[in-house]
Amino acid sequence: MTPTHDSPTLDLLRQGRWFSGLPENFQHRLVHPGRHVQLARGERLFARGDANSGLYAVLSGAISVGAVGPGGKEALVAVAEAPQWFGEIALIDGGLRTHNADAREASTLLWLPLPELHALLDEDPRRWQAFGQLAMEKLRALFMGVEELALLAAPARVARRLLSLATAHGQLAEGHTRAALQLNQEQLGAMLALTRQTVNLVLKDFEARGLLHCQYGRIEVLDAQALAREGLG
Amino acid sequence: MTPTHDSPTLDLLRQGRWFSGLPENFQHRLVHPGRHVQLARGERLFARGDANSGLYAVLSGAISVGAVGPGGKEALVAVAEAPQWFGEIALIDGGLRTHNADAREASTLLWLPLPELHALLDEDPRRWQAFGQLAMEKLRALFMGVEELALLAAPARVARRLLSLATAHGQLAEGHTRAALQLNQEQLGAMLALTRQTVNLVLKDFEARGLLHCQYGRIEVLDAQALAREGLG
DNA sequence: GTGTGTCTGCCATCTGTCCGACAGTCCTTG
DNA sequence: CAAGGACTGTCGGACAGATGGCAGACACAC
Repeated sequence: MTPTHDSPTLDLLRQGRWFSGLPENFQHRLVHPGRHVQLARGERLFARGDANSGLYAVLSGAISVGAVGPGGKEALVAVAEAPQWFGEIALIDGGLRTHNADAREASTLLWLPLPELHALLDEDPRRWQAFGQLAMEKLRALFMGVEELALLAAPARVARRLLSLATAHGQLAEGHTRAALQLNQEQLGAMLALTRQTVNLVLKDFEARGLLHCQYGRIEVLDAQALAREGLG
Repeated sequence: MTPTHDSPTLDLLRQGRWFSGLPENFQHRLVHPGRHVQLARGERLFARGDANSGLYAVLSGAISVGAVGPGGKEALVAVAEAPQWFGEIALIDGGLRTHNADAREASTLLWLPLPELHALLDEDPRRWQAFGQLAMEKLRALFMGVEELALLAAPARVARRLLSLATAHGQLAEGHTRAALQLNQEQLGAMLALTRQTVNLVLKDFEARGLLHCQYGRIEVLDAQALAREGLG
């Protein structure tokens, strides 16, 4: 078994912190039985309340994870991109899907159906811990998000979230960051409980001060350090 | 092994949904090596960033779980009362404490130190799933909390949170609810990212309409159904 | 008792964010 | 390359909720 380039999928997924920390043999056992799923732009993978269908990893494209609350306002929990995994919550507790998962653009996913997962887990139940750790990454990120939402003013919230997105909530393996974030102001607002207008105001201010560069549906972080300073107050 | 009244601690903990769903033998193995910890009012059990010390269950009293953000504002994540467990996040991912845990009043805890937990887990690694499920209860509750925070106005937030607290976020076994919530308006505000004044305003309105009854440091839910209706919009 | 700290109830004022609207720019698709 | 859709930039009015302040009620220790 050659350690590198045994498969482009493995190489891609190893850029993620969680996956790269798994035993090599487990990595293979996850990827091998996985099936590729193609989604068109706007297509829905699953909805809140759906039965658990298994675990997914994003191989290309972007999946937005969110829900609409009463009143039609939309809350966007996360945008999952290249090496991120999702869907483990329902796996662990056997419950229903917590959120809607929609393809923001044409996307390819690696899908591990439930039977395959349970086979893996029955074979070595210590693997439950690994899935627990995946969920804990989300839980910790969510705790930070709640706190930001509760205690910080709009500019600090925007600054922190942008940095968070650039590092995929610390879920990328060391060294990997995204320079340009593929999202529009409306979606950023939906993550932060702000309106598009407010986001725009903050973004323009940051841009005027050279912290970032706004493009059409795209935000480029120029000065991460200064942005981090904005996120303090 | 007599099924009931083998110990008052077991009986108490079985009122919690998570614990009551565990295999009987696992229940005993959790409670037996547990040590009792006494905390005085205001005493701190652990702080954010502390190393993992193990898992706790509240036997009496109340532990407030929260953190202070930049600017000195305080965010209260939860108040853990009688049969609730906490501290599993650090157990699962081996990381540091996410929050401060302080005794709101004189409290007794059941403490499972890390070595005992790992012994249990090594013995039967399928038990990892159980701890994962405990964490998923929190994760799901947190998702709901974020959404409420993001999409709902103050009165609806207050209504929902009160109901949530009355059922301990669904973490109590079926049938158990708390009629009277032991918290003041400031703390309720800290959970909802509202000021005490706003909470007071909402509470007075609800009280005038007979939905609840405010007392000193105590809120009694009178009409849970009507409160649920308030939480919709 | 009395005293002290905590909690509630309520007020006037101020401000950050929402809301609706519209023009301008940029992408995409036919 | 034209047309239609999506996204950005910006405005002024409206309002929910924050701020700060204070008097009174309650609880507990002495």
